[in-house]
Amino acid sequence: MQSVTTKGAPAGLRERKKQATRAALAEAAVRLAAEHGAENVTVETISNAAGVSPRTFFNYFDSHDDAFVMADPDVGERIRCAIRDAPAELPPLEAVREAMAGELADVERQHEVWSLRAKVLQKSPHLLARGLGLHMAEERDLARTIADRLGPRTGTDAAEAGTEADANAGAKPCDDADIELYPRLLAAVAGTAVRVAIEHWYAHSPPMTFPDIFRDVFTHLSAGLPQPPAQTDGRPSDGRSTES
Amino acid sequence: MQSVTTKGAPAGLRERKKQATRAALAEAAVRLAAEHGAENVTVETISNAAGVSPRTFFNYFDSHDDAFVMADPDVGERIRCAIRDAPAELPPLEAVREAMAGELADVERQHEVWSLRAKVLQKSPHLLARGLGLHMAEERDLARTIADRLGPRTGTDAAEAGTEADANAGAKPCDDADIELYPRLLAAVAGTAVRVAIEHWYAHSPPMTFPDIFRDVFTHLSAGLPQPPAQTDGRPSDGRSTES
DNA sequence: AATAATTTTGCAGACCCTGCACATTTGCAT
DNA sequence: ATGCAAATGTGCAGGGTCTGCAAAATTATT
Repeated sequence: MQSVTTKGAPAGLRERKKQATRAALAEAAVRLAAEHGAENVTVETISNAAGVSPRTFFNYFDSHDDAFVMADPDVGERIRCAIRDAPAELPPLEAVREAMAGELADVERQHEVWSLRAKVLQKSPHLLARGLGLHMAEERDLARTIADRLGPRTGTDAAEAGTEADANAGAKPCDDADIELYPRLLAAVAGTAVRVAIEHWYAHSPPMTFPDIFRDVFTHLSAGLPQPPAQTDGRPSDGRSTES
Repeated sequence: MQSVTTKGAPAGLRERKKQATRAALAEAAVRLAAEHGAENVTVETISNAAGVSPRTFFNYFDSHDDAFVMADPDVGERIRCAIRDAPAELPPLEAVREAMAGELADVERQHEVWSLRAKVLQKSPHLLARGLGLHMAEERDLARTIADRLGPRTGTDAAEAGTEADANAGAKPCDDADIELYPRLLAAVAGTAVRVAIEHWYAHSPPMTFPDIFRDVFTHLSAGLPQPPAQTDGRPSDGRSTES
């Protein structure tokens, strides 16, 4: 019922059914969890609601929890692509901010589903951890993209053959270690900022809009996290503390 | 705060045995995982190595994974306490930085165990997510502490002299929503910065020391994450790399 | 239409995790 | 020192998660 987005590629009928099954499982999981609690929704229930076998569930998700935090697996790739396409003069933090803003616009569009998802995650920090974990997997690639953007690294850069997407533990896990501190920090902090913005948005959804919060968060970052200007009050209180 | 014998409380013999069992389980889990991989170490194996029953394992850890990421449950409380005790004139970011630095000093002391733990987590991102999740539970309390420090919250200010370590889910989850954006962001970003610093430390352990990396990370933050000054050498000039 | 490739499914099995009852240990008062 | 109350350790039963394996069903190709 919900055509997420019109994928330009027609793709075989088979591919479309796979995506449909995946979406059905994910949506069933979120809706059931929003009502009965994530811990009380078994794989069998989700699969039944989605009209597939319980065994099929594990063909799409590696674990029970992944069904609730699943996000578009291509979102990370799109963000990295946007960062690469950004004009080279743009400061790193702004480039990352704009790239993420482009994706978050889609979140506003699917407001209802994400609202349910947020409610589920708030009630189960356990799942939130899972989501963070998936997010962190992207963080490395994002850091590498930022590093490449800042300047070609000396020596070890095997980013010629782009078809290499295997994340297995090979003989040398050292390439990731070569990423410098700043790209890593920028990627991690930007991701964290987005998370905080989303959480704050759902906490103050009626009065505030997401773009405003998103802008505030990155304003704080680029300002170096100084004392806040007291957004509601007009004056910048310098710390009038009544704390005993 | 560097006295290892901070546990002045004699505590009953019973309490000590509990801590011993907990430590034995955690250490056995880490050492076994470092050798055979975390996924191939069953609860039975861990319990057997620790000399207790498999059933007892779940009296100490809520899940199989928790045994690998277990941290001192009081570390968060100590950090918050340090933030409260910090001089009121100190900028928020510096107060948080100093509070965390005090705890991280202990990590350096238990270098060997943490090294094993880091190795295990690197090979199993699945577990890293778990650790992040536990960290995030603390993030909320940290945000509240920062908010209280910045200015007295209107009305609901509970747990001021809370020496009781209650980390249970209370009846009302609405208070957390009242925390303003800046404290949340500061808590989240600071935690992320520490994580990045630790990861970077283990990636470049021989040439760089943790205090240096720790300082670099927070220098980046307080500078607003500008373009890095190309610090290829070990020493980052100083904190005055901000653009004039 | 026949064949090949892919997906779905059922089944067996190991493991995770929990509630319950009982044995053991610890702390304390008598 | 002895007995009692509280806390902890242990075994068992049972449901839930997750993984191979092989057969059935569906889709794509010849």
